Order: sequence, then structure tokens, then C-alpha cells
Amino acid sequence: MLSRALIDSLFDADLPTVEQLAAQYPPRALAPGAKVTRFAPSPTGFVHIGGVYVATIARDVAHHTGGSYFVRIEDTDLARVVESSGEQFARAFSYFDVASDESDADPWGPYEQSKRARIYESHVRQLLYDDRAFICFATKEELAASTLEQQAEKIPPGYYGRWATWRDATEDQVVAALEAGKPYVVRFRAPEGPRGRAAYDDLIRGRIEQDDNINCVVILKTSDQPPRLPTYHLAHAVDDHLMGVTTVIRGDEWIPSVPVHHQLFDALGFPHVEYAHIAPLMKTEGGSKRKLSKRKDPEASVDFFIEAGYPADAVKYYLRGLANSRIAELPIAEALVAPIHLAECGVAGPLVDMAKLENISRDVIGDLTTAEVLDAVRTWAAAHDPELLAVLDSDPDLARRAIGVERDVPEPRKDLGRWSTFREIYAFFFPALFAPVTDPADERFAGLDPETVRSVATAFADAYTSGTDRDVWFDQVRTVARDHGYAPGPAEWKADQAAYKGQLRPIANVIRVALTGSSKSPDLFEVSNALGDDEVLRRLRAVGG
RNA sequence: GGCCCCAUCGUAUAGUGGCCUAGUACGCCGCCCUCUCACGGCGGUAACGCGGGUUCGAAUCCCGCUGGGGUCACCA
Repeated sequence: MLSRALIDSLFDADLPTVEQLAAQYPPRALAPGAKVTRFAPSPTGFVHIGGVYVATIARDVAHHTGGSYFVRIEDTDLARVVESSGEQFARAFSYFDVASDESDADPWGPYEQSKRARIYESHVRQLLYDDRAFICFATKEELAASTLEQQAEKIPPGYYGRWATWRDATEDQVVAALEAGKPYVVRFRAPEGPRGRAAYDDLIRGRIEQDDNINCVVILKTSDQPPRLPTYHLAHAVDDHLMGVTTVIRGDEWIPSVPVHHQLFDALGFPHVEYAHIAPLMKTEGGSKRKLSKRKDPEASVDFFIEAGYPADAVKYYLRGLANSRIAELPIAEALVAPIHLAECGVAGPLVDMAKLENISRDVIGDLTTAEVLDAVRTWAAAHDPELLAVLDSDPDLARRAIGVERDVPEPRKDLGRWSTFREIYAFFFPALFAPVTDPADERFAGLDPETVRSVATAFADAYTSGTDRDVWFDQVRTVARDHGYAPGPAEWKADQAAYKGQLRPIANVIRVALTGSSKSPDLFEVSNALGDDEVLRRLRAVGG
């Protein structure tokens, strides 16, 4: 056991004591059953969609129990911190509605771990006083050699037993190493003796039993470059206790660390927190499943969803449904506010199903009004397609008419699943984005002879009148068809095929292609009304001459 | 390798010993509607990983196997 003087020489003299800190962070006044949860991302790049998934669950649990939810940035690995993360985080949190309830103005802050360095140091010092931690000068090479030996002996790798070389070092040995200027870390003193078993009750999985921890994990990183920051294990215990977290909701990769965390809480004199370990979002690769990876999978990034323009509600609905399948059966408005119950969370990692998301997204967009869609498209385009925004804003009335086609009706057209597809689906409405079809031999006319194509377009244009009735409008197409020897409708065609040169279909297709540039389009009557007479005629004449 | 978690249609799941000849949603296929494509309606395809138990009875409970995932860092 090291002397108090030696321990004190390692820390700032005016470091607060753990008692002072405890007084500074009083317990929260919580109603019975209220849970305090947090989302603790690492700012090492983009936010992972799995992070948003866990955050959604954490926030919901806090809110529906009348507690509080906060975001704490885990930036203890300075080398890996990506500067732009802050901005990206803010965007993602607000888009997906998982922004923190709390801020540095609240008494439990600060909410960035790099700003809490002294808090951790104070607790490390206390652990050293209590002989629940020790100074370790082992080098990377020595550690690697131990691991090799352990592998050869087929026993668990780690810093324990006879490999815990600094665990029982004398004060003289420590002083000598210190004077030699060797860098050190602080390690937790894990229980010795025969390895026991540890158990706890997970809020999602129930009782989990495993081997207890015997590894003297590092709790404070190397002394060779300030600031001295803690590892996750120590930061978790100190922060979640001091910040009043009741329920830690995190990825299930943490399950094997629970015994260490319990030992740390105990050594620190903190009551345990509840744990809920969430199964990770997966994807398939070559027939097998794996965790969605930040590095390999573009769709792991929340920016992927934002750039593709999936409405936030669609993503939230999908994620909530993944968390609690009961919620997936609910209409969206209810699903967005239905409480997520931890006990109902799945235990196996779900595959993210983009087809399902797309379908949800179509429904969500289908329920939007014309004004809402225009607003959302403009917002998306402002960030991701400035040219589209300019086109929309150059003729707002046209934009409204175009978006309004087959919308604001009981069974709206659901052809829009994400804002990034707006351009290809709606481009033909906008003269700036549309190249009129001029060649009557164009392949889009599906083989109809050019003379007939030209004649149909001209005849239709010559007699064209817009109107307010769909059937009256379409009768103009039937008339042109009949005049050209084609059936005016499927019924006539079926009744007497010999009387006609062909069906109505290719004739209608001439008008459709002329107006929209495609043989697939929304209702032609509505399209022509949105376009306006001048534009309709301009497009017909382009083909008809 | 040690330890942990998991296992129902292609996907997400319902199912907590009889209501299961296994339900729902997405996908896929077909039909209807129809000027095209969608939408919508109707119908269909398709699953309890394997082997042992327990029980009158098992998708449901137990054991083993197999398979998948995770973890054993001064990353979180």
C-alpha cells in the first residue's frame, strides 16, 4: 500500500475530495418510478444509426416514466476525437429527436467527459488511498509478452495473478520508477483468490450469470501526456453515479463488462445502477449477419438517412417498431408516442430492412399535405440539392400544383419514399428540368409509327381544351384515338378488335410521353392542369410540329 | 480458446404447455380496378435449426449438438 504522501504527490494539491464532489452533485429529486437515462456517444466521426436507436429507447424510457434523459459526450480518447463531430451530432440529434434534456447550465454537468478530468482524478486518488487501485509501469511490450504466455498456456489473457507485476510493488519500487521518469497508468485492484461468479438482472434479458472479473483493468490512462483521462469503465461508474443516472441503456457488447463495473461501483461506495443491454442493429454480408459497422457500411451513418431524405418520423417509427414489435402494429401517430418497454425489447440483433423503411416512408409522406411536402422538399433541397431548390422557388405555384397531383385525397399516390427521389419523379413538371420530346420516332412511343405519333399529338393539341372534369378531359384522348382508327377504350377493343387498328393504350401513351417524357406517370388530367395550357401545348407541338 | 448472449416464413416479429392444420407487417407472385405506373382491394408463396427427454399434449419446459452474435485494449 502506497503512502498518502506519495499518492498526493501524483495529483494537484487543490483537487477536490470525493466528499466535496458528492456534496456538489446531490441526488436528484425523482418521483417514484422515474428513470434517468443517458446516451453516451463517442465523437469519433459520424453518429451511428444504432446510436440513435439506443438513444430513442433511452429518451423514451426517461420521458414516459417522468424522469430525465441527457447526452454525455464520451471524448476520453483524444486521439480519436474528430473535430467536426459536434456539428454532426447536433444535426443528427435534432433530426431524430434525441437531443439532450439537460445542458451545462444544469447542476449535473458538464456533459463532456474531457471537461470532467478533475472529477475522475479525484476518484482515482481516493481509490489509491483505499488501496483499491495501484500504479502500474508495465510497458506495452511486457503486456504483449504476458498475453503470449497466457495464450500458450490456454488461460484467459489479462492483468491478474502472476502477470499483475506491479500489483504488489513496494513504495520504493514505485518511487524508483517515478524518479526514472517512467510513464504509468492507474489500475483497479480486482479481487484476488479463486475466481467467483457474478450475476445481475438485466432489464431486457433477465438474470445473467458469468465469471467474475479478476482483471486489474486500467482506470486512468498513461501519465506521459496530459490531460489524465479515465477509461470508459471508471468514467461510467463516476459519471453515471454523480450525474444521477438510474438506468444505463447501452449496447449489449457491454454485458461482459458488467462484473468490472459492479466491482468499481462497490469500491467507490456507489449503489449499483440498473442495466438494459440492447441488441445491436445488424446487416447481412455474404450469408452471415454482423453488426452494422461504422467503417464499412454507409447506411450505418445517420447522415445516410438524412441525405437520402427519409422523413424523421419514418425512421423514428421504424426504429421504435424494431425496439418493441407491438409498436410496429400501431398507426404512426400513436406509435410515435407509445411508450417503449424495456422488457419487450428483442434480444437478438435485428437486420435493418431498407425496403420496410421505404414502405413506411411512403406512407408517412403519403399522409402529408401538399404544403407539408413542399416545405420538407425545400428544406431537404436547401442542404442537398440547391439547383432543385432554385427551380422550386422560381415558380412556387407550379411547385404546389405539381406536388398536389394525386395528393390531399383519401388514397394519395405513394410514389415518394425519400426526398432524394423527388427530382427524378417530379422533374418533368418543371420546364427547367424537362427536355421536351421532339422526335416522333422516339423509342418511348413504343414502336407506334412516327406519322401516327405526330398526327395524334397535333390533333390532340389542335382540339385541346383544359377543364375541370377528368372524364371530359380524357374524352379528348378517346376522340383522337377513334379518329385515327384506334379503339376509344378497352371495352370497345374487346367487343370488336377487327374494327380497330389497335388499342387506346398506345394513343394515350403518345400524350403521356409528350407531356411527361415517360410512359409511366401520374394521372394525365391532373398533370396537364398542373402544367397549364401553354406548357401542355408547347410539349405537344414539340412532337407534333 | 475461455466466458456471455441468441435461435419461428427472405426480413421484423406474434406466440409464455392445449385457442397453432403457427397469426401479422414488409418483400415477392397472381387477380381485380385501369389510359400507363403507382395507390387501393382480393388471393397466394413461405418458418418453429437438429437430436434427445418431461408431459395425455411442446414452437412454448429441460439437456446435448449445430449455427449465429458478442467479449477478453491505456476504443468506447
